[in-house]
Amino acid sequence: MDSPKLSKSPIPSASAFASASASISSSSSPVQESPFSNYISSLSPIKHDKAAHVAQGFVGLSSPPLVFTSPRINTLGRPQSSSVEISQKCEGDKKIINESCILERSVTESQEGLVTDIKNEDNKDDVAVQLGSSSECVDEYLADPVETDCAKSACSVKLNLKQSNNVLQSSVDGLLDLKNIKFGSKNNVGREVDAAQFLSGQSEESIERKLTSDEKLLKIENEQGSAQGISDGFQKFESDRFDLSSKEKECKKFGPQKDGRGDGCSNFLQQLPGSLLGVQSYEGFAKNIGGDADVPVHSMTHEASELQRSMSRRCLQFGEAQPEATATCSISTNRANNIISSTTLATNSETESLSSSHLDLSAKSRTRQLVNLSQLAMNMIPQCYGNSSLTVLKPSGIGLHLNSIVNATSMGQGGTASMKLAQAIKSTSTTSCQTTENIDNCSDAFEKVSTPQEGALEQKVCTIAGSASESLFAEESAGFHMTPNTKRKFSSEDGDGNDMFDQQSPIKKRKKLSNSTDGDGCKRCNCKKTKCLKLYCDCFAAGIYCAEPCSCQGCFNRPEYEETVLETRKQIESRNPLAFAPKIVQPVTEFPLSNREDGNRKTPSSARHKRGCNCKRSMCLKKYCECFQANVGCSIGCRCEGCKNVYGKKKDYCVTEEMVNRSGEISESRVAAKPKKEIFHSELCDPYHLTPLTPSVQCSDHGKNASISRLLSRRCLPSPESELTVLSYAKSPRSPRTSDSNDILLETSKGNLDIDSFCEGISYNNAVTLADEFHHTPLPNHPSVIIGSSSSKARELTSLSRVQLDPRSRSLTSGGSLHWHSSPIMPMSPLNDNKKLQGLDSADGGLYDILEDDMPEILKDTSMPIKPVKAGSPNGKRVSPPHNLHQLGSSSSGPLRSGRKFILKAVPSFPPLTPCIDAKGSCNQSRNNFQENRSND
DNA sequence: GAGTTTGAAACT
DNA sequence: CAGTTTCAAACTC
Repeated sequence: MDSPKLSKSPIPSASAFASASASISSSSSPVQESPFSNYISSLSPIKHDKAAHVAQGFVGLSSPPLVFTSPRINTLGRPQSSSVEISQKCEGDKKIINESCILERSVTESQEGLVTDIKNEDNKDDVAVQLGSSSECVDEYLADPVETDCAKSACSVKLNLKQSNNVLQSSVDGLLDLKNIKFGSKNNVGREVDAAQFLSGQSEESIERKLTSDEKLLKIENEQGSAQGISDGFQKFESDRFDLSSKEKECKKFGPQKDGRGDGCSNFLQQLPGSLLGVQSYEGFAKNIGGDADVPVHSMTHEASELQRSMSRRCLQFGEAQPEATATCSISTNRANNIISSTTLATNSETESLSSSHLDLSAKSRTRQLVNLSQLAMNMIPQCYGNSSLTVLKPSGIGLHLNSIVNATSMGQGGTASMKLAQAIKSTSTTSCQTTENIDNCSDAFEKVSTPQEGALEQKVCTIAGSASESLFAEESAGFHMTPNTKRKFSSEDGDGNDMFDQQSPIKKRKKLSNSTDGDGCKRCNCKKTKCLKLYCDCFAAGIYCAEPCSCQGCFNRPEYEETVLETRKQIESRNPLAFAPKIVQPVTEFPLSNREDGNRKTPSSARHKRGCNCKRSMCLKKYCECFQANVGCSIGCRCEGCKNVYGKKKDYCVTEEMVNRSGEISESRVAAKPKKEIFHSELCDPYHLTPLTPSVQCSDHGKNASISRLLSRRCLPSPESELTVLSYAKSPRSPRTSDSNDILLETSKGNLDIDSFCEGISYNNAVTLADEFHHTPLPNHPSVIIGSSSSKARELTSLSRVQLDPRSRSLTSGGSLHWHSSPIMPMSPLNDNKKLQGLDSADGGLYDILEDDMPEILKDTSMPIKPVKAGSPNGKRVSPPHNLHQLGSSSSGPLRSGRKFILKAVPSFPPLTPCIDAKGSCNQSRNNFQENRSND
């Protein structure tokens, strides 16, 4: 808020996308190299690498100044290329290592004040991981905690492998340095020496062994992280496995040697299946570390998780504070740590339940990425006002304001635009509005992406978040760079920015725009009475400041009036938490083709307007219709009359839904049958839609293109910060509704959270994760799960972030692990302690889809009490009570299932430390199912 | 460019 | 919650 320009500048969704894309692009190259990325890629046709990169990129990106400064995770300006650099450096330069050490130090220092030992340890992990990371800029590092994590995971894997093979003395040195830094404070004098002795990549581990019991927990986490990396390596690189095996051997050696605890390690290894050995070995180390072989790893993990939870809380708090100190590296670092911790937390939980399955590991890395993505999304979005935790990631991708859409369309097509935006953002810390404008202007310089033609728009929208980033990715990786001209424009305009537009005559501006949209498609307002402080104003509604092109009068939607804007925004959000959420959501239309008879039914794009239109006379054939304007088809959520939407008629949509339901894919035919009101909950469901104020959001990307959305989805994840977790999930194959809101509004019922609810929540998370990882489904499209539904409840959502803290969170995480990877971030289940998660089935039914498809059957079986709790939709009108998720027919999406199997494999290694939910057997059952599946595999 | 139409947002 | 009013964009001329 107070923060510097960046914070002030509103971030147009488009700009956000651009930034995201830029970040992504920057990071892309490195990620690809990482084993993690490889792993991901192996999993799905979609290149996760990019996703991972994206995430990193997000982290790294300096968040464009949002109109609504919110505590962004990424607020700090960072070198966008950091992620890439990091990845590259991971490859092994000593210099890099040393630098990373330095960075770590700086980070550590910065964190010291804020973070507890645990945090330090986290940092350690990060640091260790990041040994390979480029140190180029501490700021960068700090700026993108998530990236760091990602890089870390990737780097760590690589490093470990390399080191294990023959030790890179240099790497060892780097490790030592890191260790020194880390442990120096702890008085571990001899550790360094020992660490040096451990030349193999395990040096870190050995060091950890020395750590005190307190450190053990942290170490465990680290080990887990390493284990994850290892697991990733396994999955991704068989060759790497080889290295890992050697590494494991080393572990065995070390274990006994150092602490005499080696027994545990060796035993561990022996017991474990080959592929898992690596991971387990690490765990064994953890056990050994304390010298307490007896200490159950899980117990430690629990503690660690708790610590992490505390961390996460801290993080949230930081996040809140952050807005103010956005610029400070320390803060960013803290956030990063927090994020990391959150991820680790999840990881820990997962480890407990599943004992670090490879998938879990991947999930972890993914989680980080997701976090990054979420952060990115947040950046893109207008941001939450004060609470980072609450801030909802608005997935720039799928959930789009109409303005955003417009922008997106232009951007999406080429990715060039997105790049432009991103670069523009990079180049300038100017306000988002400026950025937007720049983008617009830039568009001229660039080859203008084809104007969004109706058909194309949808895809564009979808692509906005994801595709843009990816395209940027590719382009950047390819060496694509903005043209100097473009850069000039950006920079220059950035400089001028706000003032310009203020003084510009509206007429001139208007001329410029001809439409309300700039050439690029950025909308500009022409408000006269509302001061651009109401949702009538497209700029305001989009969370961006009015800019030059605007011809508004008496505009207060400017950086100068940031406070006013924020206050107004808050007020509006208080009325409707989703008021600022993107209007267009892309449903994850992942359903299996087989299910997809309806493929056509929907508009060219599966995207839908979250609330739907209410057209009476325009027949949805004019821009009066928001659906039409967004180039999306009408859906059940629409109350239009005489719909003739060329993108998809509501009727058709409904019919399709019904067909799908009848086909049995959807056990409940609620979609079509439902009263409109119920259907409309879509808004709530939209991940993107969550306003910053709103409880959280997560974000998923709504990509209009499934593929795109998939990509996006990865990128967008529930940010740890966001209290409300919106689960983005790929639309289950079964739900035909992909449309509007795939979002699921989870509303916690005031009653107790049933295990089922937890499971569901987990399942959602998992589903999302799965979708991302396996299906690559457009998370973007996923319906986001919003825990707090109604505005009144939105506040409750704030508590979501605490889910992790919530004792239940563990169960959730464990459950998640069982089911899939619960994203560490996912606060969902935790929603209010007492509340049950209710899946609102949005018109999209995305939630259902997710549940059905992604959810383990167990979860499905669990009957969720669908509490008719109405998620208050911002509109109030459209929120429908959640439907029973369990009822959804389980249509398995192939990919998802595969994902499940994957996870299952991981599970067996450890006894479930914490049953998901003791109360109900559903979780356990699900676990059993997983195990079975695994055994089958 | 002015005026009309339209539907969302805001208000009651 | 429904109905009405206000508003600004979209549209027409």
